[in-house]
Amino acid sequence: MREVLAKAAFQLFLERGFEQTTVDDIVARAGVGRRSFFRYFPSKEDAVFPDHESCLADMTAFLEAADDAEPVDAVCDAARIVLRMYATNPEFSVQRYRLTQEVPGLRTYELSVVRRYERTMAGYLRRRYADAEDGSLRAEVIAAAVVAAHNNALRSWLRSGGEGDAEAAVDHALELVRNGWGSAAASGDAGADVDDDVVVMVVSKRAPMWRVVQRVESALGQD
Amino acid sequence: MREVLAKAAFQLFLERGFEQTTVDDIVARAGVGRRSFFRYFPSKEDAVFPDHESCLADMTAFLEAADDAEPVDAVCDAARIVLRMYATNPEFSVQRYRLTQEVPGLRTYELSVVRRYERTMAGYLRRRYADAEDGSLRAEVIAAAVVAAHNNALRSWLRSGGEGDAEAAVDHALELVRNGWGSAAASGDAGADVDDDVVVMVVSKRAPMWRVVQRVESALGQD
DNA sequence: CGACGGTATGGCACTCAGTACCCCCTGTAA
DNA sequence: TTACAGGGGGTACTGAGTGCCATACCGTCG
Repeated sequence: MREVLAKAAFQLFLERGFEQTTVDDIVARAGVGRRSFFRYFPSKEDAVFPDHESCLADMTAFLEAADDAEPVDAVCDAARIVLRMYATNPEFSVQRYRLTQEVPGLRTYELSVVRRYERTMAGYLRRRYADAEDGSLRAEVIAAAVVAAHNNALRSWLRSGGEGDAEAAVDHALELVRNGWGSAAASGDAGADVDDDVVVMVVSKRAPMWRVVQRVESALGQD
Repeated sequence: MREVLAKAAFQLFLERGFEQTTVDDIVARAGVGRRSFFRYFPSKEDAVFPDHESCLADMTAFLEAADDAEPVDAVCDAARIVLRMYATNPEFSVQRYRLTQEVPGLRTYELSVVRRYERTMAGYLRRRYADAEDGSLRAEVIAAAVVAAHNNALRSWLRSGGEGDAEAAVDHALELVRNGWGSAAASGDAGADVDDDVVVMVVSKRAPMWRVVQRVESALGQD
């Protein structure tokens, strides 16, 4: 029933536009009562994003089970969950993207949806950084950066009409974020000698940036 | 007139709550016609944020004149413009914050407002990073991080009831962002020797983190 | 002085999203 | 058959937002 309504609604939105379609039009095409529409979708906008509710639940469950992973890695993987949801139905995602772009009301609604993902990630990071200095701040900034990177890659994939490798684009974008804040355990790619006031580092050019930063941070004793 | 309406609206929102106040209530108290309200505010929500329009204009003007500053510094200063707007009327800002927190509709509206600031910053950074690799991605990620840091500091200041130094809190939050992506010219605090595959660095412990990162980045030839 | 055009405001009527309330239909148990 | 419960339908209402027109004010020109 939810599905029937969502399908009817989306068809009409594509045919006449979102604002030109009334809820009465939707229920007429779906062959159900007007009251039933609002039983399944709290608002007209919700019919455009019928799958985000369950995706958010997936992400929440994923993060709850990720208490031993490296925090930034975990939220990056969480972002990939969202990406995969989009990538599962490329045509639908692309059409919805175009629709969302040209309807201001849908753009702001999408914002609130994205915000819930971001808050979920930030909440997870806040728990993981509970003991760290500026934990809450770091959590929110990292969550925002991860979401921004994900959205940048996702949008350019959607703009291209669903061509190309969305996963690779998101991986690349997330890598840039990790270069700023990654804090995985450093491996042998970079080493540091600590003196009183001066640090001497030997770094392989092949070292991932985030590992270098990690080493520099711990060597300098900065946060 | 805008001011009269905004004041009447805000009083009523505090007295009865946002949703319990109709536009008719507002215009009745303001002593004007209902139609006039919508001439000055496109929606009821806009009456809660009467000053963001001009603040956004200020930020836009500021960034247009900042074509020679360091990009990340420029957007951080742009964020401070918003902070100062809040800090100008602490009591009003705090009351509005509490109101916004308990009304979901206002929270999503605020999101769209914040988003416009973020887009303005991202647009500026995109221009400045036009030649850089992944310029658009970097622009959006940095803008998101700056906004998140700013909001984190702003919100904790608002939660405290407007006590304490908001400017200092924001400065501290923005510093954390710069530690991730700052790219100011490196000074003599850190030096690097470049070999074929290995980099040897000598770093003062007093060096600001972002300068070290800058040196590491350029030494490793990573973007 | 009066006619005139532009601008700001008020009033009225309308559409439509969203809600409260009640009804009906259907399936199940006694 | 009645009793009951629950998903769905219908109706009427509130209130935001819009379009259209009337009105009042104000400076200018004849």
